[in-house]
Amino acid sequence: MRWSQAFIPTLREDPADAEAISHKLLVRGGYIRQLMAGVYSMLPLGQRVRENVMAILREEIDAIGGQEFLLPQLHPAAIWEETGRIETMKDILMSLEDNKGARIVLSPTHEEIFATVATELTSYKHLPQLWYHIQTKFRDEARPKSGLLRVREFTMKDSYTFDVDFAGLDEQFDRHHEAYKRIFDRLGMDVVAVRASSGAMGGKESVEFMVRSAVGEDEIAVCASCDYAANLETATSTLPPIMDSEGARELERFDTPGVRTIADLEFFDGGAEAARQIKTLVYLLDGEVTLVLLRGDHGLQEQKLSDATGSIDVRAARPDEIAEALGADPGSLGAVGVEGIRVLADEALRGRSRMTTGANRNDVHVRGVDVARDIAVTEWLDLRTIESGEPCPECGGVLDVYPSIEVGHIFKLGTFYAEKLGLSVLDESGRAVPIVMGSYGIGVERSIAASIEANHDERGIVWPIELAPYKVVITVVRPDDERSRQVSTELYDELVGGGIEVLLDDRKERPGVKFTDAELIGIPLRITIGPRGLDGGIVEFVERRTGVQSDVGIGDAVARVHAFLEPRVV
RNA sequence: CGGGACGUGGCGCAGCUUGGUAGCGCGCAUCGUUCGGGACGAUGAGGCCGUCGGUUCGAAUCCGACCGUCCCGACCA
Repeated sequence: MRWSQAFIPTLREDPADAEAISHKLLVRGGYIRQLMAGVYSMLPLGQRVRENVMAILREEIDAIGGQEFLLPQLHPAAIWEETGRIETMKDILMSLEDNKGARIVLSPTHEEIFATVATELTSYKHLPQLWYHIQTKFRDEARPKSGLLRVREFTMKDSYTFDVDFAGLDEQFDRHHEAYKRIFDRLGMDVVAVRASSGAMGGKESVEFMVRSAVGEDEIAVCASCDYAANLETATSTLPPIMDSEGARELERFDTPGVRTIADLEFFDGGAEAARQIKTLVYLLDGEVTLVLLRGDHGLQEQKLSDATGSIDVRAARPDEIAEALGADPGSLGAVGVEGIRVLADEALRGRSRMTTGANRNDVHVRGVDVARDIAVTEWLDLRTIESGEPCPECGGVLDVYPSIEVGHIFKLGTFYAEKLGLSVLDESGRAVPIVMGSYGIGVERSIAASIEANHDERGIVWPIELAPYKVVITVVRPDDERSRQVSTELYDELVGGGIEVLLDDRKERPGVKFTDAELIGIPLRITIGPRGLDGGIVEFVERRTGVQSDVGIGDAVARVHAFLEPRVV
């Protein structure tokens, strides 16, 4: 491609509404333009990168036996009603009505549709299967953000596996896990695979692939000593036991005028340190008022609460609902003596005594609380959010907690969809058994953005070679110089003839502009051709990633380009 | 959904407080001088000031409603 003919609208200044680096660089580099909140046009450069990502995805999924499909984006609402997800995913579902008045769902994901096709799998002999497609997804995110990192319309590679039993699922799951590691390596990202919550997918076990990034929206806990890694939504730790050797043994109410928070009570005369308080939260779980008890210095992990109770609609109670349930305001709440209300207690409170908590009367607290003796706990659960520095649950090492971008997620779905949609095969003995499913997703545009977050410098994008929209840019310093034009055109033709994607910068611009643009858009190898070098019979190579420059004889240039690209690209 | 900010040529912004019909930088076009790291000069094109309504002799500017975008939070495979 000749740059003079290409549509590569680079910008000198950062777009006003971009915050994330990948967002700024994608817009400035002429890769994308925004159409509306969370919806972007892919410009020619962006589309080339997108195709490169998809090619990698195809290669790696084909390599583990995947068969590519293309399922529709328009889904009849009825199928979503059958699995109940029209309800459980309603917050992000986009839908429309056709001219007959029938409700159509715009594909947010494709479990339902692949499962529908899979009803034609009728014998164990048909299994296992690994099906996938790369298709548009629509999700009405309440708050799209950070350019391509969180959008409402995007491309996803989603695969689905179908097996006779869970052992088969485990194998396909592991195979995907390995394929995903290769994929993200090729996409230029260091990923950590973490245990995660399956959320609304209806599965039992899932693994997320996370890339560390300050703009990431998920937090993960990673052990420094072993391979334990988990999303904060499921992460646990082993806390050192606390000896409750001080304070009152028996229940004792005391006035605490003005005390509203855990911190207030810590500094109140006769109060207690946070770790020796019981924090009482009031939640509505699918409408049912529920008390959630935590150690005073611990925070609730709402996803754990949702997962552990199987509740879909989880929210903190409003002040008026709290007052109605407990007769007091936040700041003086407690579970001692409470009856008729479900009480969920975090494991960290097990066996604790001589604790302090609210008395369900404003400005009054109670101490000497023995949890087992004084509180009617309905259920003990792991509900707290762990923190950086806590001991690893598996080896006792130190856990590090940091933000990350979720670039892939794989799920063991089990038989949820088989049961909802009637998927079964006959086994060897002629008995109908439900098909065991797995699903595996990678967001294409998010991967592009995440790769940039991990591969850039102050001058612009530094593409991994495989992702680069062009592998080489030939910068013609003086396009008006006949010799330069001739040498650059010959080199361009030879490289293109050898199957290499080359951008020939023949624009009538000053060299500085061309260098800056080439670095901004992140082309891995720049070949500078100008009178100065040609006098000595050489052209100049500059590697984008390292900045290393070298003079190359004109006759050696083609071979040197191939050598540079060889490790990854033909 | 709650809180905050913003909406003015393609991009980035000023003007609004104190109403009088729009300006700067970049980019764009033409010409000239330049040309190995975002050149300089000259000339020029380009704007329903988000939309609708109100106040006023007169609204980018004041008032109201709506729409849109971003940020924080809630939410989210």
